[in-house]
Amino acid sequence: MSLSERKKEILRAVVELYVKGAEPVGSRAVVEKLESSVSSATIRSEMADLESMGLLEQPHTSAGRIPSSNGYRIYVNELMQNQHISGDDAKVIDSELDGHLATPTNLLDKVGKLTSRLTTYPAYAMASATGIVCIARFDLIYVDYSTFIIVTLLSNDTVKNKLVHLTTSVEPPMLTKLSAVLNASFTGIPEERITPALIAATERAVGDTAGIVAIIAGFTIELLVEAKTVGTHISGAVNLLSHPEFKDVDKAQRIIRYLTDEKELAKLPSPNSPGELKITIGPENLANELRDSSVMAIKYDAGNDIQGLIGVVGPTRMDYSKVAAHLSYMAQGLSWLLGGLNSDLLQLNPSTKNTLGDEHFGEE
Amino acid sequence: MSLSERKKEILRAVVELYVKGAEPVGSRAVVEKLESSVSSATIRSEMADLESMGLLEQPHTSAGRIPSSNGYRIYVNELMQNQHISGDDAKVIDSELDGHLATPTNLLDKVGKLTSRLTTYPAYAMASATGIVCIARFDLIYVDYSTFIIVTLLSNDTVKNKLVHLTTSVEPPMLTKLSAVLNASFTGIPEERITPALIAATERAVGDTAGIVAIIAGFTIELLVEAKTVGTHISGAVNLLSHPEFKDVDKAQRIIRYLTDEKELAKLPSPNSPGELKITIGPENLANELRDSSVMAIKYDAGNDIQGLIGVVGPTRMDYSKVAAHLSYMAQGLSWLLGGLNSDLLQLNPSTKNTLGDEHFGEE
DNA sequence: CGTTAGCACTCTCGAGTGCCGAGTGCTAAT
DNA sequence: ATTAGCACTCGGCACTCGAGAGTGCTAACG
Repeated sequence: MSLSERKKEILRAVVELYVKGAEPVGSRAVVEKLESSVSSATIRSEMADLESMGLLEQPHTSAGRIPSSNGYRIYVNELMQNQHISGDDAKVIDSELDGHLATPTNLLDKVGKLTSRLTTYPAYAMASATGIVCIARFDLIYVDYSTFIIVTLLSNDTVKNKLVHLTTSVEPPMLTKLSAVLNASFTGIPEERITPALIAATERAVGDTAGIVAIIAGFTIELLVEAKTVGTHISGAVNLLSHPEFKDVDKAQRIIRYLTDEKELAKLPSPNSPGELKITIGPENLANELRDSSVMAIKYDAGNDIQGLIGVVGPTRMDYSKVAAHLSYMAQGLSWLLGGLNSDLLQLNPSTKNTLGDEHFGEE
Repeated sequence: MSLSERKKEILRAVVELYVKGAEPVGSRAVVEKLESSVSSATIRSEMADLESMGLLEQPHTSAGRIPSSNGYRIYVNELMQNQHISGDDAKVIDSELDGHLATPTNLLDKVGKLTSRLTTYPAYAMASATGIVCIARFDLIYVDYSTFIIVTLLSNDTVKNKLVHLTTSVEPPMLTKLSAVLNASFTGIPEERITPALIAATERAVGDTAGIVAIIAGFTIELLVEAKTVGTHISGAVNLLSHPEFKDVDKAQRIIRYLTDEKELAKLPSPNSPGELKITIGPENLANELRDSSVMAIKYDAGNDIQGLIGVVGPTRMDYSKVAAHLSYMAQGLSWLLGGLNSDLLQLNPSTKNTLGDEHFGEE
């Protein structure tokens, strides 16, 4: 069932006019747009064909046509032409991303806000660890007789710490001994292997009766679990309200509520590999709430075994081409910034690599 | 211009009926509500008086009355009776707050979400440091020839760290020396006193030519500035949409955009002292966007020289009494949890006080 | 004098109606 | 295959009208 060239042109015209104007597109409008020499009657019969093929639909008998979700699908797969983002937008993105490299969490947030602002649709940004994270190194810092600090270096080059107040007292030699043992037995292993048995054995080895090892182990497990965790964040949900399909407050509310629920957000479509752009149109979405919305998402490599994701949610009448351009540009910029460039970064900014323990991907 | 008892009762009735029903209140409805033996005609003339006093208004000639902002003000100041929150809500709050003590950032977030959910209005939560924060202690941990970790304990009992990669190399003895000097000269002083002169002097004292001191100083300043920073967060903005005064999408959008802007949010009314509940009604708000909305906010003591704030934004037809009850309960719970109880906490949870370096008030 | 019943009046809201225009599908001619 | 012409459909808009809610005023009453 391949489409004639002319039908393709017409479908493209309908999609683009509808995306732009949010109103059913009539045959006249198509004629004008195509600047073709055929008359509106011809277009009408072509459009009737397209409708019977399930690519267009009529809201009511005497209205123009709008694309069906299949129509959008064809458009996205075959007809959409690569658009480049405007120079202005590129400048905005470059400068926003370039500013401070900031911290991963802030970056995630910033990327979401920026995408949302530029596309005028809500955007979500996530990051997730690939591969396993383990502890690379422990240090215990004695503060006073009942207080010490745990400092851990993770295998993905972030540092985490915790201040511990004890009800019992602890001496520096004990901490030294403890840290030696921890470095020997808790490092380099995944979270699942920090078992009660291991904890008990370690307690015996250092003669800990105050439960200090248990505290440290608990903290360690928490860290490692957290490091694997997926962080999700939505920005600019309010943007939905400016699109006519959401002029009905209840409808808007339902979908915004849906998008604000982190659990649901995590289930949104996600591309398989970095660089891939995934587009999910209307009923292709698993979630009922998104039955007449579309989702576009792209993955990027954020370095340190972390993959980032930026996505956009909008009505099916979304400007797929523009959003695709934005997402690609953004993902490319981020990969460049975070992924390939880790080592070079150190040269640009000769002394520090920002792995401030207090920010990390995976935090809400 | 004191009101007769009966006028007060009528004003109260009008406010409460209007809050409940969102429709102008007629004299009949007031009669029913008051179960008073006077007739609707009497109420009518009383209401006419109240209108001429500027406490009620009529949307149009033949409608009932709605409270004016002055009317709400009188209601809030004099007529509102202390309401207790429902047992169910109390249970929800208790259990949510009790769960894990979690981390300050998460707690802030959770408090906002919870308040928003229970009140059905958008809520904002902030925290700000009172008093000055300084560094209490430095530790430098040697990792390898070009890498070390800075660990700092702040005067407010939080720990921060940073992993530093150098392009030059560094030896453990140098780090030891450095940390001794830092502990001598950089601790106990506010951020303003970490001057270029101090940095230069320290560099000379330890013979640092690689700019290590400068890195550490930069990090320290960043930390201290950040520790003073006010963090703000809004939750449940979407809740606005369920109230009839925001059935107009544009209006809703304007105010949500306003509330989503952190700079604006920081300017929202704030009570002066912990425990105080501040109510700002309609035109009392400085911001134009809030001219027909009301804001209620309460402060609480979050311990460690930190003050927290929870606030709620809604239409002027807000359920002041219910929200007041919720905010008070919440603030009380939080003060109890974070403020007064710091030391007792250690007994409940005998060994740890959660000051995970990677979470802190003041982060967005 | 405060209160009240009665009444005329005002104004909103929703239902009902008719018209306009955009757009279609069909047919017959090219 | 394309096109002009035409009858037809249907949503949207303006308009009207009546119902209903609520008011203010007045005159009567205790």
